[in-house]
Amino acid sequence: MNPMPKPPTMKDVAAAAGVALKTVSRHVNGATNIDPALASRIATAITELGYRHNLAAASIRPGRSAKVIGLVISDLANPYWSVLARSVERTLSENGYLLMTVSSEEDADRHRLLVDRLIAQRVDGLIVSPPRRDTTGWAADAAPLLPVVAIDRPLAPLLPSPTDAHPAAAPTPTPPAAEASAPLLTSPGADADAPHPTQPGAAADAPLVDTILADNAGGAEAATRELLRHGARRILFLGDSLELYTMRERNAGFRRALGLDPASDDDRASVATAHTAAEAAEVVTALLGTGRIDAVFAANNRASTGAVDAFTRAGTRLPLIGFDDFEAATLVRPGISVVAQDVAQMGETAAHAVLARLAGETPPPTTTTLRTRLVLRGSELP
Amino acid sequence: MNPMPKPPTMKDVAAAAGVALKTVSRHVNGATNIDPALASRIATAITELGYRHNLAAASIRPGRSAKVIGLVISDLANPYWSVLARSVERTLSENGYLLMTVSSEEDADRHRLLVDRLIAQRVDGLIVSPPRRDTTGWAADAAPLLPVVAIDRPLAPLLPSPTDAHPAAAPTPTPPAAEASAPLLTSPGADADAPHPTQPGAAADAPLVDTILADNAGGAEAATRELLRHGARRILFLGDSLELYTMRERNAGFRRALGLDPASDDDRASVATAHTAAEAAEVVTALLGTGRIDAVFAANNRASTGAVDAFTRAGTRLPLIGFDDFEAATLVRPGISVVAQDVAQMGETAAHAVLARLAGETPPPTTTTLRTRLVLRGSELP
DNA sequence: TTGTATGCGTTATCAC
DNA sequence: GTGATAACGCATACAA
Repeated sequence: MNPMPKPPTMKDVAAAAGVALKTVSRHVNGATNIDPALASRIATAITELGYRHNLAAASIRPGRSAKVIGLVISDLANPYWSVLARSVERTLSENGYLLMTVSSEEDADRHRLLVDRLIAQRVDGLIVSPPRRDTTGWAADAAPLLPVVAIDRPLAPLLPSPTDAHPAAAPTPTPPAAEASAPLLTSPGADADAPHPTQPGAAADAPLVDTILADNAGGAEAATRELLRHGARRILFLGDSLELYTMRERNAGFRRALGLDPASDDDRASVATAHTAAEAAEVVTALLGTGRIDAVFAANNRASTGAVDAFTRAGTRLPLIGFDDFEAATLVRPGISVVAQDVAQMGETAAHAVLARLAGETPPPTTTTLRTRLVLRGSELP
Repeated sequence: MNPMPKPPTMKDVAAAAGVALKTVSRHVNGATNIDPALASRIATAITELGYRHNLAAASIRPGRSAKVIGLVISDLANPYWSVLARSVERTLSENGYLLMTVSSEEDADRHRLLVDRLIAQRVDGLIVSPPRRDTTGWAADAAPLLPVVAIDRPLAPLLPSPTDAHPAAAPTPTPPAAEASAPLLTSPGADADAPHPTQPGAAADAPLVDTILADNAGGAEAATRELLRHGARRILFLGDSLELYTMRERNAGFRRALGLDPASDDDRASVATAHTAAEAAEVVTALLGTGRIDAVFAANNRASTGAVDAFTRAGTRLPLIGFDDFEAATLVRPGISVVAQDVAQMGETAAHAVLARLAGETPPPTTTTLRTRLVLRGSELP
């Protein structure tokens, strides 16, 4: 009693049905022109043998593919990414594609490894959130091979200038099949709407990838203006590391609303960095009652929950608006006002972008910026 | 200027390096005994041509596989499932496997379709949460083909034939996979279209699958006892449809704590069904102040947030304990007490179970029941 | 240590 | 409409 015997092949089915291999192939692929008598004999043989079509084998034929897309995000456990992944999955599923999701943990090397693995697996396309310190050149290597779509962040975000002086670039040669010296593709259409600062040492031309972003700066600016409108004067910007593109953008919008020179260091803008909700809560707790701040702009949902937590513990509160909606936002009083982004639409748009490329469309790469929505629930008030 | 030229193969590399195919194959697969001179020539050819190992093609060889596992859950957007999926992904990733996650939306037919698709894709193993009305016999078909692990719920027991109706169920200990004979669960339902013929030879016994569950009944019982201990007498059981295994189990634990006959209809136990948080909030709002209930056991996190929402709106509250921890639980006062289950451990255990089977271990199928933890934060008090 | 020949399961070509 | 046969990209006996 072998627990897992070798599965039957088309050949077995053909033999059992007394037809040729090709006829079975036709039947399996839903060809119309088959003698009904043979068709039913084949069908019988298939069920009797328990035959299963082998898509992996079929996919190695030229022109065929496994109809699988790879999705690289930073952490599937984060609700932001899981909702996005679900949206991608839904859209792809409607079009007959499966999705392979991997979490890069914001680690550039791991990110590179995962991208290479997905390419080795011969996925048809790649939807990728570029990692924090993106120096591996994965995009330049991948883009010539298959459709690549960047989500949430553009490729090659600008690193903080001071640290750029001596980038301890350890060019780890990823084994084996790696290090493909990217043929510098002369990009036909440069995206005008987003002036990407080129990295020192990196290729001057960005790889051909569609990009789907949210209007981080605009959303942050609107939120900050709303706080100002209600009398706030010393707003705390509470967010994650400014190494993250989204954080830089939100901070830029924040400073724009304050009328600050993006490059200056005006003390009207306090900035605090917190990676976890607990850290965010600590920061807020320490500042509460000192009079040094009179409002909080929480630049992601961990910062928001941290701030709310600090307020709840202290039994007092400050005007607050967060970036990204979150479940708890409606459960406290006053409700937490947020800059909401349409995560599901980002996923859907990204999926459609890959599908369009797979369908053969080859327009110049586009950058889509999705609008954000200011949802006021009361927490913006003094 | 072909945007996506045909990728180079091993043959191309071999030709470019002036060696045989086999040698390239060894190099790519990390073989040790290769002439350093040839190895470097191969490496050069690989980078020069931009060669990528094709795992899809390699996987069709006997004994080889793509090292991909399929995960079937109901909805990746639900934090419960996404945390679970992340945990599975992490464990698999550490062992060189990729994960394909699909959402069945609790639809049995869609579930069947997805399982079939994953099998066609030749995944190495399957981790599956059986859908609500599981009548397609997917498990019996899949289990002989590849390792299958059930998570969160056991496989649907063979549908009880009418003669099986012995309502005098002795108070047997719950686990494993036992005693799911919910009072309200009537006939197999409308779709008699697939009475699934038992395989010739294979009897009607359950397929060989490992199963990972949480102690739903035990957790619910502990929570209910805690509410009783603080004086509650008319506790509302607020949850999703009792068609769901977890709901039946939690309800069983709830009734056990109340000392109720599982089959009776004692009015000390009010049961309300709500699928969304909004519905749950409605139910609670309608009951608040009527005196008909004096505490709430929320049987999932949507019910919990709905109840909290209703409390917040009404400006009053009742003792409450929920099943499943949730983000907002610590942000309100009093903090929401919950029965917490270790979702990450469930994912890790499931992943290890498939990996063990793939490694050749063939013990009899086991059912693992993970302990739950009662986390008290204050909301259980009057 | 390296090369040759063959097969994996499927699909495409092109005669019949 | 159907069927032999040749790929597809890779890995493995087996021989050299």
